[in-house]
Amino acid sequence: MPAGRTRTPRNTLSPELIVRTALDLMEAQGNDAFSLRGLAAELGVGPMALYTYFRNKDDLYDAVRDHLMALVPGVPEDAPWPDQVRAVCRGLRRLMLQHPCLAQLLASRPLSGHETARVAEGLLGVLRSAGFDKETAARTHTTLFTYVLGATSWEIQMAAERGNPEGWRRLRTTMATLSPEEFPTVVELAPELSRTTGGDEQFDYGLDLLLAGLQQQVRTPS
Amino acid sequence: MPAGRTRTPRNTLSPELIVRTALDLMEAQGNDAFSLRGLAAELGVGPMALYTYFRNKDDLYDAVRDHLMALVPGVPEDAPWPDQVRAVCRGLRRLMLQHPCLAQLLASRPLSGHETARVAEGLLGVLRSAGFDKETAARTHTTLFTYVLGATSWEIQMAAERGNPEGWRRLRTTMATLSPEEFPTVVELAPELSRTTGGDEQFDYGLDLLLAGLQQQVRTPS
DNA sequence: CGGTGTACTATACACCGTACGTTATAGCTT
DNA sequence: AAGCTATAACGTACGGTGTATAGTACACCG
Repeated sequence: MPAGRTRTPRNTLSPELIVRTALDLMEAQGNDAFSLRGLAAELGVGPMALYTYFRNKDDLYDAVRDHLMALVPGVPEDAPWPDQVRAVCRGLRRLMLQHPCLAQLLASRPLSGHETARVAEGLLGVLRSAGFDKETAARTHTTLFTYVLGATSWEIQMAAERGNPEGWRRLRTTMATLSPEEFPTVVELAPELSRTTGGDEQFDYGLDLLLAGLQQQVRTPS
Repeated sequence: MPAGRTRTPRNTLSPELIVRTALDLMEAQGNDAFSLRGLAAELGVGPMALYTYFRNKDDLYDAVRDHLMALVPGVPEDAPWPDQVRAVCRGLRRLMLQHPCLAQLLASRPLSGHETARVAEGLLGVLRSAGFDKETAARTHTTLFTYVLGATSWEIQMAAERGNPEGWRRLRTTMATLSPEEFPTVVELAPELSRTTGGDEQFDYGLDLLLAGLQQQVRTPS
């Protein structure tokens, strides 16, 4: 090798660059296929270089999650509180659909980080302003969050399965092998069940049920 | 080696034995630590022996899931439909709490299997008997399922984090570093938020919201 | 100009799931 | 009773994973 040091220059890496590249990879090839080695290769760097910026893989996951949570839109002002709640929930769901890895990142790790707190602050503020007491606001927040997480994660899961031909075939055969005598209702409702697995309409249906229950609770305080 | 062939006899393995042992291991050491190699070792057998009975790890996961779903209690008869719905949802949640691996098995894989269909049949039957049309019954079923899955998975996740000292410390410090100026509501409601992360009360709160919405929908059909 | 901190590399370990080819035995056929 | 075949279980190997540990070369500062 000649005298010219063709080594990669020094500060090629930064937390931001790593997080952005990691996000790109997760979206391009799926969350399961993501690996630190692949990320390092994409960055033209050895796998261990990442450990300068993140303590381990989970630490990186947390950073990616917070990076995404920054994209959740803020609460619209000057709207009735049910519409504000709807907006936040839909915003989070929309983001999860745009970045499917976010669903897994939210579901598999405890919440932390600045942007995640920002979203919670928005929703909690709406509920408190609407007149809910502390306890009810907290309960409602948890309920809404887990609903959005569960419904949207499930939707993404099912959509992925539909894309994968192996999974699609298995789903079909599973349905076909159900005996109409033993499971009459499931067989009868098969088309509806397959139709209602996901979509804005399905999401809003459940969300509206929750909001209807909430509004009724406001009208008749204990 | 003397003439006595001390090889392990032939049919030492069976699908049932494998599934039961797998379940034991998952519960003993956590779902993430579970591996086919560990399972094979526990059974006193080479890793590849399992592939005689299951096509791959996911196939085994499906079998374990269905094995667990068999334990979901049936629908109580002679009760108002909201109570029946409550019973099914609580039964599923209870089982997920008793067997934390079930949460991950349900969330990470599409539904299939005989026992899983049985549970769906029960809930759908209740809804149809209550007078919901096909579409609404299907929508409601999906909503209830995703709520139970989301709420309970989250609860389990959080409980696990509380057990792990590293996670607990991180949660504490995350909360402590939130500036009261930027996130006043989150900081103010910290005790309530921590208290409402899980528990029967929290679960029932959300479930009752959904049921209240449903009953209101019955009273005022579109 | 020499020392020091740090960004990055190299090597290695202990795992993982599973593809492939081999062996030995249980049970049927003759 | 002998032989054949199907298959349960084995052994080996491959390509991957996260990360602990130790080493290296550059940028900066005295």
